[in-house]
Amino acid sequence: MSDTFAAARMADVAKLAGVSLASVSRALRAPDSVSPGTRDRVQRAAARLGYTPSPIAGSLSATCAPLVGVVMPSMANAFFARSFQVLSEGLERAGLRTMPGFHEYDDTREARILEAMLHWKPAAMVVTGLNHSRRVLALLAGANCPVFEMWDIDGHPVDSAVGFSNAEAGRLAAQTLLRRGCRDLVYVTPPNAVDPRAAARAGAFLQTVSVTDDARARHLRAVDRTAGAGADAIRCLIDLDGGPPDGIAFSGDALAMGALFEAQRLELSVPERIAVVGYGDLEFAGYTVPALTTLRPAHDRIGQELAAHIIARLADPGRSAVRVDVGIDVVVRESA
Amino acid sequence: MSDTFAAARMADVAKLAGVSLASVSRALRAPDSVSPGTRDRVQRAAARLGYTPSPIAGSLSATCAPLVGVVMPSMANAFFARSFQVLSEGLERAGLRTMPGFHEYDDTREARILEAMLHWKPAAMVVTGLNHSRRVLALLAGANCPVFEMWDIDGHPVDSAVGFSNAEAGRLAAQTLLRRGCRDLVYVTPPNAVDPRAAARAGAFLQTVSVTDDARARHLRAVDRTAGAGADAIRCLIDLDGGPPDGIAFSGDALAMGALFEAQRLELSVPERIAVVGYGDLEFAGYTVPALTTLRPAHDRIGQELAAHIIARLADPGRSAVRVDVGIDVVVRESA
DNA sequence: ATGAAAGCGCTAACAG
DNA sequence: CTGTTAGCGCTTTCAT
Repeated sequence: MSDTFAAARMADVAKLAGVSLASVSRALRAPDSVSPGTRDRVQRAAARLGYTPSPIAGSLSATCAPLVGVVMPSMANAFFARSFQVLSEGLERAGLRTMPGFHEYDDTREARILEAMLHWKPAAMVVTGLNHSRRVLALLAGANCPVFEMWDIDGHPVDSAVGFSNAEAGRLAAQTLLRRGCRDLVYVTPPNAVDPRAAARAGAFLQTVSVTDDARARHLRAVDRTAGAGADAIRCLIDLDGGPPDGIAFSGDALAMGALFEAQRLELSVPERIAVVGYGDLEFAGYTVPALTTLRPAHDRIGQELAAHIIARLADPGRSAVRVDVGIDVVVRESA
Repeated sequence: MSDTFAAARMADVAKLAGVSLASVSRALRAPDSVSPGTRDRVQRAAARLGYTPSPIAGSLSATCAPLVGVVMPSMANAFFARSFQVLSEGLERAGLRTMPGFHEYDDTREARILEAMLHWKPAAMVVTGLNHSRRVLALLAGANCPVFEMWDIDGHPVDSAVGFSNAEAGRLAAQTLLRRGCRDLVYVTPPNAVDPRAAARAGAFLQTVSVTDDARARHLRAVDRTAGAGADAIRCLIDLDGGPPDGIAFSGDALAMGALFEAQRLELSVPERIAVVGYGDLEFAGYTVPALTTLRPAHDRIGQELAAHIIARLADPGRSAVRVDVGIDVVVRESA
């Protein structure tokens, strides 16, 4: 159709509507600041020409661009991937595009990405977690836009935070196992550097068990967060000093799944001999044998709430910072 | 540090280097077009001021922005998520940011997203698959930039394509099953609308079996691509007219995993009674019981090759279109 | 409420 | 090879 792609510009709309450039700009971005007549004529003209303002030109003169920067560790984690999509779709409805960057838990990369993004004058920045390097904090402070930290609320946000408490997740895992009578517990995580939030869950787990009479807990570090590492973990645990534990919590469902498979191979019955709790409630969790008991943070809500709060904040910059806890559920199935 | 965030502008560099604006611009973007002396002074001045050009201002005057639009169906698929990250990281090294959009297999949304992105004057566009609506094709044609189609090479690319042959994947699945003696086969996919590429694999699978003597194949549509749907599929297959098949191929590993679990629950031995082939080689595939035999397209390479070819093309716009087949491996484990 | 005009920071002819 | 001069398309004072 009308795809000559010498797209209509504001001047075309102005001419067709018989008003000045300024009026078009106003009629489109602050309809209440022009007379109803002008507004109508401009909107008609714009519609007729299929006019869409150039985000680039707008960004050059305006204080910020219709863009939200999103800094994440990685896309390997299905939750990050999904919540990013949800966020992205939510913002799109408000005409905001999203600009992602990945740092793989490397502070230097995180800072570099952030710096590059700020040159685009984003309307808002979303970063992952509450712990950031000094450099990142400085950049965030200098950034002239609202900052949203996601996936964690245990700590002091720079501005707003949308996530859940990883400490609570650790506590819930411990309670789930303790409640069914387990007394010799292990929490399995990838190395701290690979996932700081998993480390927070481990800390709370160990702490919770430590204040329980006649129960003890150990921390085992898997090589990474894969099913393979989970299988290794089980092998390693069965010949631990003092015998195998009677309850294991994993910092991720993939790890837990690997453990379940390996337990089956070793004919270690779950949950009778060892109870297993996962984390994440990945799609397959309900279908393993035995079905995996796991924790489910409301990850879907992270993207949704973020989008909603970002949009609200941009509409009213005076709005105060928020701290949204999307919560965590314990999904009890068969493994614990 | 120097984070007053009234960032240095080109004029500052020009003054410090004692040259004109234009020379700074040239020295920075085409160092060979200025004298060594100028180049040096400019680069020194730029470094000293920590100058980074404003991508927004640059984009307004230049023909395109340092941005690559990437249109994907979704992030639910771990492959899309990963290859997007790899692509994104690869482009970042060349100073290109990535701008994603998701359409969930909806043509209208795809067109809308594409249109919105084109307003940003991307240096290149990446879209998923080779089949697009007329509207999308028109937009792509009008877009004044190279177009890369990813994840599929069976068909006629608008410009360049980086992916693999889904038909080959279907064929390989069939051959794997036929070769081990299976003769009554089923291919399980989600509904076509959910994944056109899965439909292509199914087609090739059925075709391959149909030209084999004494073998037959049927097509079963699962409700979606989850493990749950895979479990349902197995239940449905065991009381199919003419008895259960002796070989099943799934269009995704999650489906296959669900099937494996359900088979175990039903005490249907795999691969003795039914051989199972997956698709994707998701991380867990090596750890299921029995370990899943599956197909592995070189998805990692898609992002890498894309980034490399996009960068090369932008460096030399005269470069011709490419068609890169990253290939598929059959990963034989225990289930078939 | 509206218009005129001055940029936003850079690129791209065009002269020299 | 370098500098000058126009814009790129929009937002935003500042008058009116």
